[in-house]
Amino acid sequence: MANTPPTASELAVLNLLWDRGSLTVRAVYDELAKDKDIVYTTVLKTMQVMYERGFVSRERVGRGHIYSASIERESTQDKLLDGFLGKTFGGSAQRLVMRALGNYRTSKDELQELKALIERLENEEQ
Amino acid sequence: MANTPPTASELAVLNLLWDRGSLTVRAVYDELAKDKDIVYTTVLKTMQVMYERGFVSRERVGRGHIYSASIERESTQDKLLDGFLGKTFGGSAQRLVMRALGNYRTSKDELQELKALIERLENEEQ
DNA sequence: AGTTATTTACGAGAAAAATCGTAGTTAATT
DNA sequence: AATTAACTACGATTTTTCTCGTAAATAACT
Repeated sequence: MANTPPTASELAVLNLLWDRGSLTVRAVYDELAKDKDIVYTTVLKTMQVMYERGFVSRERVGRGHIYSASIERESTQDKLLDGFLGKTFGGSAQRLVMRALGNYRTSKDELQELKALIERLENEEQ
Repeated sequence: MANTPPTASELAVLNLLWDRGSLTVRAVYDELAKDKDIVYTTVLKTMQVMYERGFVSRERVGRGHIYSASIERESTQDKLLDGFLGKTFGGSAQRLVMRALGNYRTSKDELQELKALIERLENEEQ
């Protein structure tokens, strides 16, 4: 099984499905068209390929389909993160994290949450 | 200027140049060939394209060249991180960081460093 | 000097991803 | 029932990235 992760455009579709549950091609198209010049059948084709790849399931409704994500958001993100980490940061999660925190504004609450996670990690570690 | 960031194979070359300073195509090839079945001219071509793209500079030495990275590691990583963050984590650095910390073993020292950074961020923030 | 090695330049092909157009089907509308 | 509109299927093209082979140049070796 090659089982390569979703591509960038597939991921854009998945993000919508993960956020909103189930959507028609039309709904996905409408959303994507806000940001980008795109043609309806391009989105349709992408989603058809995703269906073949097992990334989404679909259910016939009227003349069309309603699509849902059939892979988990978290495990998908993990897979992509792992690839990115390897290629870009030599696999060092710590370096990635330091950089991300340094470059992006993080709210007090988020920082609190992070500290809590770090505490937890410090303890659970043997 | 499109100025797209380096591709995956280009990044593999850049990582070597950033780590070791300046290298010949041969040296880069030898290194990459350890992990992957690849042909010498493939690496050469990649580095020639990188030269045209302005990612590396080179200096004639004897019959060949010595290549050096001409873009910064940090700013390149930042650019890639930003793209990845947008595509995969909807731009939320905090979610990415939480995930990275949760999934990869991080040493006591690294956790300490992270805590220090968080403290700093908490203070500098207005 | 002549042969062998190594390197470059560069075109071309293969592979992967993204995009679009056309034809046909199904439902809705008049 | 006929026309219109929305949707699907699917091939084909384009774009991007990666890969490789060939020819020529340059240096090293005998």
